[in-house]
Amino acid sequence: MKDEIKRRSDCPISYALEIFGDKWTLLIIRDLMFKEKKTYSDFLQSAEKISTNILADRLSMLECAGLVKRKVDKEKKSKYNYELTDKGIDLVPVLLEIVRWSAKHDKKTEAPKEFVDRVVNDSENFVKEIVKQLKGK
Amino acid sequence: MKDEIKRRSDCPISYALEIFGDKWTLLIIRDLMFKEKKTYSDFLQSAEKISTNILADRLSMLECAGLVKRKVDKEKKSKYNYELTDKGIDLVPVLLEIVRWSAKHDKKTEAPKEFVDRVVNDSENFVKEIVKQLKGK
DNA sequence: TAATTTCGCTTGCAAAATGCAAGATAAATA
DNA sequence: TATTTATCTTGCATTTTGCAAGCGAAATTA
Repeated sequence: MKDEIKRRSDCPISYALEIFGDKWTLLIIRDLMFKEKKTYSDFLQSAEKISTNILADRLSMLECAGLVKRKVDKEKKSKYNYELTDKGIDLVPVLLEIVRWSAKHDKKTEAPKEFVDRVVNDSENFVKEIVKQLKGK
Repeated sequence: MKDEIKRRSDCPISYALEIFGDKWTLLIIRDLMFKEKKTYSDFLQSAEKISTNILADRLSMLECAGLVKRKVDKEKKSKYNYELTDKGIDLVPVLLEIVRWSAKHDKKTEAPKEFVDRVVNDSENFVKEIVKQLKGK
């Protein structure tokens, strides 16, 4: 799975979409960023029910694109832990703005109120806090 | 084309992906937001070369989802102008953060330097300016 | 030590989405 | 009246997705 990501243009929006322009990739990033999930089976258990082949495909693509790193677990050699790289962590502001937008426009959103409040009223510090927590690993 | 958008969960990230989680939708939003494009043929001409059936599909989906409105042109009745609704305009911060991320991580980015500078150093005012300009139509 | 379970995938196949080229329709222009 | 402009639609081949089953290595249980 070493398919080069094809480039349709050098537009920054297009570049981003070539990496995470699909229905699943940002959910994996979300799980790594906010839900403290880190293994293949963690991701499988999320509410949206990604299928195993898509998950494997996206994880290897994300590694290829440099947003995620796969590491062998220290205690169990048969276990892998995925974590965000700095490039992946740099998506924190993007994800937070998406949460802000959806929380505003989706009546049924389950975005936690205190999370949304911080995004709306204290976004700069909130970003820093999350980044700090992610880097301290 | 009145297909209900299916909901996999009530997660805000997932909600957003159900609307713009694909390779094309945000390019149309980009064209409306930053490039002053507004017609079907404008969108067709963008560098990424969307095909006609996909464009028609996404435009009607975006109308359905309430991000875009289609209006008959005042001078030419055979012409339609698409414009962002308030819900669409609320994506400005999301797109700007994506630009910031891609400009940082894509060596070949063509993101204009002065645009990126403002996103990085004066993002709050920059958002307001763009929003104001989009609403003044 | 043998059997079972966990973990991280891969494979096969049907269904859906995409990409490409051609065509259709209605209004505007020459 | 003939041509061009503008916005799509259709048909079809290719690609991607979704679902279920299977597989191999390591870890756990009996």
